[in-house]
Amino acid sequence: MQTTEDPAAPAQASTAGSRRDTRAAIITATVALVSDRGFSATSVDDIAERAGVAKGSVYYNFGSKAALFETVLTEGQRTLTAALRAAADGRTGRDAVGALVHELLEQIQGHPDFAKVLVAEVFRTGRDWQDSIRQVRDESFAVFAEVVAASWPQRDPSLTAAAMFGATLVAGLEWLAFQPDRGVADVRRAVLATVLDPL
Amino acid sequence: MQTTEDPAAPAQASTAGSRRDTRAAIITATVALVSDRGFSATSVDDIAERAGVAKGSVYYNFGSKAALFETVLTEGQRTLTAALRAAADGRTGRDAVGALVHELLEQIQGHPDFAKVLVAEVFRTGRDWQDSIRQVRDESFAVFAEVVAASWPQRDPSLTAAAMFGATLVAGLEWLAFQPDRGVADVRRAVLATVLDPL
DNA sequence: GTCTATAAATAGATAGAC
DNA sequence: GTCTATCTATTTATAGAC
Repeated sequence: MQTTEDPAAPAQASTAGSRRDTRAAIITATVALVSDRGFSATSVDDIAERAGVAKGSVYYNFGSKAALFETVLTEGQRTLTAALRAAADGRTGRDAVGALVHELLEQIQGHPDFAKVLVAEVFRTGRDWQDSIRQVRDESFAVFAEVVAASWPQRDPSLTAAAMFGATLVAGLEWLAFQPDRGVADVRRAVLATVLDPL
Repeated sequence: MQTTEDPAAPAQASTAGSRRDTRAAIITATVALVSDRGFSATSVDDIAERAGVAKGSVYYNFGSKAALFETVLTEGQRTLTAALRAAADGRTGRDAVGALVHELLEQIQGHPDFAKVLVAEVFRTGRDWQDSIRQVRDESFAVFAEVVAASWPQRDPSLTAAAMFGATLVAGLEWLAFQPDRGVADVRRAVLATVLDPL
């Protein structure tokens, strides 16, 4: 795990060309390709080409294909967990759930590729980066579970958290992948109605 | 697409050895391996070995690796959709939703590997079998959506269906993958409370 | 209809120039 | 620190024996 010494970072892919945003370009390209085709179906050649760098640079910066993917998961997890924690901070009950669903949808909209990777990998157990993906899952679910435990002690925290997270994630991806013309508000309304209001 | 002429079919994997359950053994082995490692990370050699047949038999029976996976998806979809339709049949409102969640959890419990494959592939767009997986999604969501449309016309059918399906699927897989000692009843209670009861 | 052996292509990874 | 060229292993797929 190297340190990132340059805080500039344009971060977009395609022709990183000249500088140290090489790492960022590679990560962006990896998420984009893996979200669409899966990790094993994505070659390091593909990643290098999409990132606008040579294959050797991928190995110089990340060591191996598996290590690269672990970095992708770890960085994505950091962003996601921080956003969820910030959204829930200081809130309880319906207010907290509403904020969490809202923020998770924002994250899905802002990082749709990572969301796809997450849903594709989260329940697999036979892969090298199993521990990394499990950490993403644990920490994300935990934010929901803590809110549930604090506000509705009679409910099962972890299973309820999984249900809420799953409802938001699947509805959010359904929206992005198949109904992209809809607004976020439609999705938020549908999820919150499902999770918060009685039928 | 060949016809299956033998209705006997022990259907279990490992040492199909002697007869025409070769196809069934291959499919079972494929779902098991792919659910754990993903499609591209699973080689035809692995599949043949797990199924107890030679690699040549895989190609003789299915033509290609991609065609084999399409068959897996199509067969799984047929089972899942039929079960959901049967569960919802003649019911409406909360009763129908309860029956659908219950049946979906039963299917996840009965075919956990297919459930994992489904969640891993359902939002990918860059794969050969895109159309097959889209059909699974469409038909499964449709059962939920029809119930919603018929009973709660003010709600968005497709997004609400996605939320309900996602809540059940993710909670169900959370259960099987990480809390297998719990009973189905716990999961059903948690999902139904989340989806049907107000917070 | 299933097997073994092999062909042809592609993958991850490394060496060394710049 | 990034590039090009190459090595080696693995993979999908096929041919032909049984």
